[in-house]
Amino acid sequence: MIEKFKIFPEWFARGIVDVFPLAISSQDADEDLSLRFSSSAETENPLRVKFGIDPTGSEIHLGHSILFRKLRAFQDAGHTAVLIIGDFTAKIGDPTGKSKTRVKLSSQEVEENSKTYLEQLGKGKSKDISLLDFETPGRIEVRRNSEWLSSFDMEMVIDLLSKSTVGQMLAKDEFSKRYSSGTSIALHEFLYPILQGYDSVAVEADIELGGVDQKFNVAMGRDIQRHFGQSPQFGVLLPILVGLDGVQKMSKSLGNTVSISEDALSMYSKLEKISDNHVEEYLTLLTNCELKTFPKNLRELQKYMALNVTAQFHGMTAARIAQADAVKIVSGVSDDIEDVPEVSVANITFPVKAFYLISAIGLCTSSSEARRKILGGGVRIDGKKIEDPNLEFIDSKELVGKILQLGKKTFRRISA
RNA sequence: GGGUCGGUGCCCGAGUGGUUAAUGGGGGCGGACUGUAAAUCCGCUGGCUCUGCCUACGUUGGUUCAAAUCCAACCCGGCCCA
Repeated sequence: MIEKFKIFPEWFARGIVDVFPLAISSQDADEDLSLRFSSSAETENPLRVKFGIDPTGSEIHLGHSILFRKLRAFQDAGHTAVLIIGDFTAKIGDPTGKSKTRVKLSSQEVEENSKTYLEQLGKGKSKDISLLDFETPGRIEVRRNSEWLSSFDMEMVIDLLSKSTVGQMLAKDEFSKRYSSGTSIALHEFLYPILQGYDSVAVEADIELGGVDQKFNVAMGRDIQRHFGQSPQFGVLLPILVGLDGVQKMSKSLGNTVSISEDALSMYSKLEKISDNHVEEYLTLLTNCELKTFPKNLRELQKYMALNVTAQFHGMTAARIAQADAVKIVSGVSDDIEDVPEVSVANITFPVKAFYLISAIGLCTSSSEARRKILGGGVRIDGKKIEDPNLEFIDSKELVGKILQLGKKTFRRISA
């Protein structure tokens, strides 16, 4: 644990990068988070911990889960998670980390995304198997920022805008990069941090959680809260998880993610390939495993991490099966893997050529791609390589029960 | 609004009238190797039930036997000026 955070309990301090302001032994509860913690305990008023998500995508991946796990830790410690669905701000698009103006989403897309997010987070499920606790009364509050943002009038907007300066905005890294590199910045993008900041006022946040890249936006919340006479929130920043490539951040658009709704086997097999120097980071951020008991051997550590992360979303039993299956795959024994996703050939007209089958089943995005994969030697049926894309299967009986393999890690058991 | 430069495949970026899905790089995917990976090496990288046929170089029209390449208008962006 980082030295300066050791005044805080372990559940809080684990994995965090920054707390601000961090004024140790101040007399002022607005500057000293530990004071606010203790006054919350005395008065039995839980702290309100804000975390905002923009429903711009549909999948929650492990990178997001870091934040949700921390939010859950707050819930388990008795505080209130205030989950803000940025249904309004999603239509602007957070410029953070973006090298270009984000495409605006339609209300309908936003609505659908919000729904899938909440499902993935565990709405309606037992808290034992979900990321957030939706069960215990008082532990969660789900808000949409259209509640307050959609009724803003121009006067209000101008008032808010007058509190920040162009200099401030241009000091923000993404903006300054885009500005100096000559990429366009649309004016409405400046509004984003301000509106996110106002969210803190609307929900009276005590703490806002965010990735380190959110520092600017979280700090903006403090300014605006002060402007509205509220005690400014504390910022708690968590690291950005590096993606499967081991270099860039985990992000859907970079295709280096592990989604939390993925099946156990693919989750495990992706995780056990994380590069050596990121394994410990994954363990710290994605599990609650006791840090002292980590295996010494690097390969063992990797497996241990993959197992424990997988177990969180699928349970330990399923995770162990996935681990066993992963070993079989690597050693080429693919015919008795237990939890291979099934795929039906019911809608396919026989006879069928191999390349068409593979694309129709959804393993490839196009039939041309399927042809290439076969010609490249990347397709096997029950471990036997298919050489000819035009190989014909006369009847589905030839295939049912067999395992279709694409590349090293994608498997499908064919069902009728 | 004026001037000027520019818009090429997932991304960057060549190409400036003529067999060709369009050089090169990155990324991605597949193969070999390995403790998984990384590194390295090899291959692939528009679509189509494909020995052939479609669609592609901001958009729409035009010139031409022939256009990503020439012309016009429009759209979008950078810079300079207002």
